[in-house]
Amino acid sequence: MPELPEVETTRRGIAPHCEGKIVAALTVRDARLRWPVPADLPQRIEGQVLLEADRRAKYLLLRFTAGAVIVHLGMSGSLRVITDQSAPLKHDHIELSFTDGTLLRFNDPRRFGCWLWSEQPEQHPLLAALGPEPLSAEFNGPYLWRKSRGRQTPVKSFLMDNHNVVGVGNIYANEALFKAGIHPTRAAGRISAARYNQLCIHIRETLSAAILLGGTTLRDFVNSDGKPGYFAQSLLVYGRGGLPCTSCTRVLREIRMNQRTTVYCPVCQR
DNA sequence: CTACGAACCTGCCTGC
DNA sequence: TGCAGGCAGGTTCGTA
Repeated sequence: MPELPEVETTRRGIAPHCEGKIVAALTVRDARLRWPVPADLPQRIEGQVLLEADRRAKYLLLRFTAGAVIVHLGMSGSLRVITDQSAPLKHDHIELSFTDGTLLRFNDPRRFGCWLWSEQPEQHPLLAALGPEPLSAEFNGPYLWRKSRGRQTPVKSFLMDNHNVVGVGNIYANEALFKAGIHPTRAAGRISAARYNQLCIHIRETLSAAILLGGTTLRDFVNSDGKPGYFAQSLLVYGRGGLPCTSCTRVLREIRMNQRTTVYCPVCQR
């Protein structure tokens, strides 16, 4: 479920429900996530004001005076605002309640997500080495071009490497490369500055459009199981291997790169 | 330093 | 209907 647009959608969904509120309790039903949930996490935040629900890359940062809870949704995680008194479902591993009765539930079947504590989250090993945000001014064509010089690695792998730019997951790497007309296996170091300018624009546009779509279904999303029905229609290549290219009608090709499904048009992408 | 595969998990879909 | 196999939106880690 979570690529950057959905993490941002989640952040926007929960922020108005929890910012400025006092944590009543953090209940950990299953601490076996990507890394064990620290046993002292509840005592660190109970009674404290959640100042801000922030985001860095695909990490949600629940900021408190003394530090922040670093939350990652992994492959299958979701964070929902619970408005009724429903009982926890299967895989509802963590529950964050506030003194006004607001309830956040973290559900993660595959348990690839994490809940960690850091007094200085920006310096945390998971965040310290991350590349720029794709929607920031720092991320631009010249940056990508410079960063990729001498790199033999396929451009798709290069884009999905968090050291270079964060938040470009498998779906959006496929989509942006198609829109930019760049073949996913092309060596990152052998792409011109002009084409990186185009690629950068398409990465931004694709992510921004998806965030906007997420926004339109915000209320549903927070209460949903995270199924991205609203993405499907705007996807040009992802999930369309074997179907005709929307631009030239040639059959889209599907290959595997780094164990991830990669779809491209053999005519439009070079 | 780079590059690639394995690993962490459960659920769901396909095909026999 | 059952079961094995493959695949899934992420990321780290070990090995070459």
